[in-house]
Amino acid sequence: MIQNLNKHERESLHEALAKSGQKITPQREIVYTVLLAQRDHPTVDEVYHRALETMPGLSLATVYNCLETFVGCGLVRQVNHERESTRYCPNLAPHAHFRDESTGRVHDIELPKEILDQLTKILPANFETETIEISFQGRTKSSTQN
Amino acid sequence: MIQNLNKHERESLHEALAKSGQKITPQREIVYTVLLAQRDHPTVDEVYHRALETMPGLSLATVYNCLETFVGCGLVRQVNHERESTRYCPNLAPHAHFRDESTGRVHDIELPKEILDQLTKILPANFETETIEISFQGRTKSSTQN
DNA sequence: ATTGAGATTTTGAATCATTCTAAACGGCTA
DNA sequence: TAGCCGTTTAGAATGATTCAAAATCTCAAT
Repeated sequence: MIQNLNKHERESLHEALAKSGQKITPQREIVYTVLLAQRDHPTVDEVYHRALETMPGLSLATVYNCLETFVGCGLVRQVNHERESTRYCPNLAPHAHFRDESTGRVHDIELPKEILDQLTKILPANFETETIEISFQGRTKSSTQN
Repeated sequence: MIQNLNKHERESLHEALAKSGQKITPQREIVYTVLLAQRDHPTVDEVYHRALETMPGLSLATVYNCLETFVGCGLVRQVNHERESTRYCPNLAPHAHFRDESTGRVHDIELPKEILDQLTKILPANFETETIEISFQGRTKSSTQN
């Protein structure tokens, strides 16, 4: 039920790992595949259970390890909301997150470059940014349940 | 070492509590006082230890309760960064947070209203925002260690 | 193909912030 | 003075995440 990585996806994975001097393992491929297969910002536990179907015996700690590795080499972003479990997102384009309080779901919101630029401008001169996180919290009015 | 609340501060506290039908207690006054006394985004534990000096015997659970109450009635904002302990901030003006990775300190960054406006505009029509959180992560280059 | 060094995975225990529970307390109204 | 209800307290419980140690795997060099 989970497709394999396509050539391009496999390449990004291998490149990213290689670039930061890490090895390719079946576990890492599967965890990455799970992330790409369903871009719904899963928690570690969700990734774990999805991956188990392909690789029974995979351990939770490994999923933690893999995801940490991916974040470390820039393949994946962490999404934190309040004190909830950390979620993971393979969308590398600059974007914000909107958390729907009624469903708990997280949606990606495209982020125009100009806004990002403006944001970095409000910082005092000696502040050097590495990451910017923008998260909305609210509800979606019925209509299309995106 | 910790000043009492001034008239205006005490009023905001009493008003906010009254408005949401909650009682004024010595614990709440002290916790609020601690927050105002040193606006360095303390964790619950930091608030707890500071408050202990004024009220020995205060319990940690109470500090959790008080802070939750304040957040609930809009007196105080939570500041979350990654998976670290939640921090608390009595600055009610719209602002972003900058977390200095080398010191762990969190700085308030004034947020121009126009940027906030622009941000709400990038949301799909049926998304209703309640809160927006913007957090920067990076380092401050020496000079004045603000 | 084989080997060895070093990275990775695994299991289960440990950590730590936060939440929960139940009992004691406090203040206000009848 | 009694009772009600919100608050505080201490300590236990929870739950996500991290850690430790041993087993296993990957990859470059042979």
